Amino acid sequence: MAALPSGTLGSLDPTSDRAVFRQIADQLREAIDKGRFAEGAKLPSESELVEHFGVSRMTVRNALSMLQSEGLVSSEHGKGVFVRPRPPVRRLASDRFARRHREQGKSAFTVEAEAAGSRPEVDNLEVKEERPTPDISARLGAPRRVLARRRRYLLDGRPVEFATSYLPLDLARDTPIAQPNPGPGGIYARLEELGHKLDHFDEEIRARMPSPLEIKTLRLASGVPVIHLIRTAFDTKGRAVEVCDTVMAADAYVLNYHLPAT
Amino acid sequence: MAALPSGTLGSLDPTSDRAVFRQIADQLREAIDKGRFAEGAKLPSESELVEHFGVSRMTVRNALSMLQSEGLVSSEHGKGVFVRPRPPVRRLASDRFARRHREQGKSAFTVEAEAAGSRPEVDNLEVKEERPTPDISARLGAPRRVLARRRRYLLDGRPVEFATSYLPLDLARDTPIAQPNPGPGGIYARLEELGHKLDHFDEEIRARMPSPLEIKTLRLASGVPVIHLIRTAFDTKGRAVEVCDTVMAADAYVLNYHLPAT
DNA sequence: CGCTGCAACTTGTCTAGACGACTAGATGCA
DNA sequence: TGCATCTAGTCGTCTAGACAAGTTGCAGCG
Repeated sequence: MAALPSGTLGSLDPTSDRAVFRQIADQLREAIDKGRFAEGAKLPSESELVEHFGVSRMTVRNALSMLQSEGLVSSEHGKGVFVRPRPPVRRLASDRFARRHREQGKSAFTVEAEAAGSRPEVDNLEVKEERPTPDISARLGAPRRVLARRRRYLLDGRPVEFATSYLPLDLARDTPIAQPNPGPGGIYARLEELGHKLDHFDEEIRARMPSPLEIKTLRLASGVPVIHLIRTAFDTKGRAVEVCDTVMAADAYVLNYHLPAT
Repeated sequence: MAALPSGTLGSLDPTSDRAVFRQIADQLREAIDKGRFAEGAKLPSESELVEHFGVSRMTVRNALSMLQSEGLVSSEHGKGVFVRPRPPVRRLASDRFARRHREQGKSAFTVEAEAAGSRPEVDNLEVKEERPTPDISARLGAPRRVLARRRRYLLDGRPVEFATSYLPLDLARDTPIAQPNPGPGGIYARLEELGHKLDHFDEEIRARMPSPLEIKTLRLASGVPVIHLIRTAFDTKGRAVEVCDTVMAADAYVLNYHLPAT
């Protein structure tokens, strides 16, 4: 067990009211913020911290688990605790559904990812008919049944988002939309071909901690929230023709919106 | 120490690979999801869980701290662990900066909160001149100095958001914008009076776990992320006239955006 | 009646130790 | 050389206990 490089971490203040494990977390947090531990760098091991601060192992682990739920570090069994690197983020522009982006044969996700130098993948493709949940039903104007299209998106092998599109079944049945691959330009291009000229989208954004299923599906580290986006597409007659429910790893996304000042 | 109501929680599977504290967390999570513990209800105490599952207290605490960092429950010293109630959310519409909302004498936040039946407050008002950070500087076209306006917003006594507006100093100095209260319609109304007719806003949205300062300022429970919104306002000449950096308690907000299909 | 203070119960913090499981590098054998 | 094995180091899980500190309700006192 190597000694800690001197000067990296200070010592505890026994007169402080602040709990010992919080003081240790504070010191590690400050060291990370100031760059004394770089992104991806290994923190001192638990036993080194135990020796340095003269506390028991559970106290050190308590401090580390604080940093972990803050998203600052992540631990790897058998290896150590590491400063969590910031993954490259995907920027979503508010014009990403503009018609001009629908010309290509590939999906918007694929085009954009390749332009950014990443390797895109789409998996978990599932297309099926369902009874809508009350929420989806209300957004779509209470259809009895809907077509649900589910998929997961990955960048360079890392899952970043999964999404389900819901369409009223009377609108989508026996059309290319019900096929696994709906063809160039995606389902929005198909909807317009079917006479549903798109007028506008409403997006609803929340952020929260992920459910266990979401942690598994997106392989999320602890301390990473998700962005939950629900988009409803309306045609020029004012009918809601699609609802897309998307859950994104928050550390992989920045959303951009352009608002006219009217 | 009262016995646990029978049937609320099951027992452990000793043959399972899943760690004991995870099994306990799973059972509590399921019970909460299924409504067997209502919002705001008290969970069984640690000693009751210790007795029920026949494990040590640290194992129970480990399970509870999982649920806490998921945002499902929050503990109160001396009282117990409670299912976290969902606070009322504030919806932000994408037209919230439209000129028509600027007519009133009160701020948009105040008007909207009172319409929703809440008691709004604004505090921590601070207006000062500063040297901009590199990021703010780049967004504002590299001014040497900026005017910073900081404030915190509360609903019914609960802090929900704090924000800082940055304006190039040459534009804001010796104007009502540099006053603590900039007058009816806020700084956007003043900017237009000064000849900077607003053209559009760009908003950039991220979600992440809060820093210790943000936890303190917004009095955040653990397991609650923040939404970080950076808005830049542009005038009709294409100049960035304001950058507003906002941090919101994610459990108090839903953001709504309206996107034309162009 | 009102108030104080105690008792019981709650979560918060910390200790000292044990064993398990995973990783990575060194060792030694074929 | 190539591979299997060993070993030291790491984090993961769990125990049994101690004392601190906040909350609540009640008994008893003035």
